[in-house]
Amino acid sequence: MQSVYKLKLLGLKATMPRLKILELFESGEERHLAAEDVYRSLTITGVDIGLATVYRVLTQFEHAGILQRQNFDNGKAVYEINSGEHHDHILCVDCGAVEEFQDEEIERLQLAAVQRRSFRLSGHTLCLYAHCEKTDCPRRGDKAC
Amino acid sequence: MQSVYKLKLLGLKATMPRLKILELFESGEERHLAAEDVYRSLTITGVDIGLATVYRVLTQFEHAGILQRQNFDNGKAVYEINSGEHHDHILCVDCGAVEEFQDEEIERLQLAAVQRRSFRLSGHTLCLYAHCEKTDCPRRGDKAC
DNA sequence: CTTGTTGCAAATATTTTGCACCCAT
DNA sequence: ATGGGTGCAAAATATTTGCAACAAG
Repeated sequence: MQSVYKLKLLGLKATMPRLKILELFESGEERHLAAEDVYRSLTITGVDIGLATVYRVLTQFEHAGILQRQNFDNGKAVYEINSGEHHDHILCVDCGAVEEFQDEEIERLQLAAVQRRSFRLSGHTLCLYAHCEKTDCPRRGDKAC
Repeated sequence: MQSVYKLKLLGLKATMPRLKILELFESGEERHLAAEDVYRSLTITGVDIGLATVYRVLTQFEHAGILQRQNFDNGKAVYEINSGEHHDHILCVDCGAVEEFQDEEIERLQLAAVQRRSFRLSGHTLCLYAHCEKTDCPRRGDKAC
């Protein structure tokens, strides 16, 4: 479906900033983007947009269910397309690469852990920090870390 | 052991701000404190201390292994005593209460997940968001949320 | 037309840093 | 006495908000 119609179906006016931001995430080039990344990426390609608008649109998209916000330990929030399927993240502490993974068993144990304490689970954040083995990772193969 | 000696053993001068902050965490009244909480708590009890110093001391204590930093999804970092034993957190989304828990099985599955992808695990963050059933929780028993 | 949206600048919130003075060792 | 530690104020960083101009429906 074209981006224009996706927005209209959600009751959002199809404005230029919204279209460009949605297309950026749907292009799939970079799945995890912070507000600043979105702003820079669009500005570079000649799209004139305000940083405040980026923040506003990202928040709207999150509420509309198009995007999901993630808070990794680096101080800035990143957004990714909400595929509907839940997944957690593995983050390389050396190069910042993000990998996604799903683990039914972990999910099940989390639910059990909350229920055992009479809580009702509402959501969760699981981020594994690790060293990756990508060829361009600055500390690849460095067993010392 | 008295706080003064704990600090000296770590090569830290036993200054007033450091002692007061260490004692606050060791009093155990509140396990999870943000910089602002520490500042307010000490100021109220008549301890004259600068907020910048609180931030500096918390960072030093973290590096020294006395404290551990946690980033929940509320934008501010909280610190807790580093007991040596790893644990994860359950956070009530209604009243902010924090509960700690350990789950060997989840830990084991996390390690397996990263190893399966040829990463080397360095650390992780797991925070379960839930509704608690404490008598003073503002939305206790509210099944709608 | 009308209401929601945008860009800009100013405001917030959290944390860090420069610097002159102070104090634990 | 001296080098690290502190308080204050200013800077840095991330995000939000007020407001007048603007544009989608």
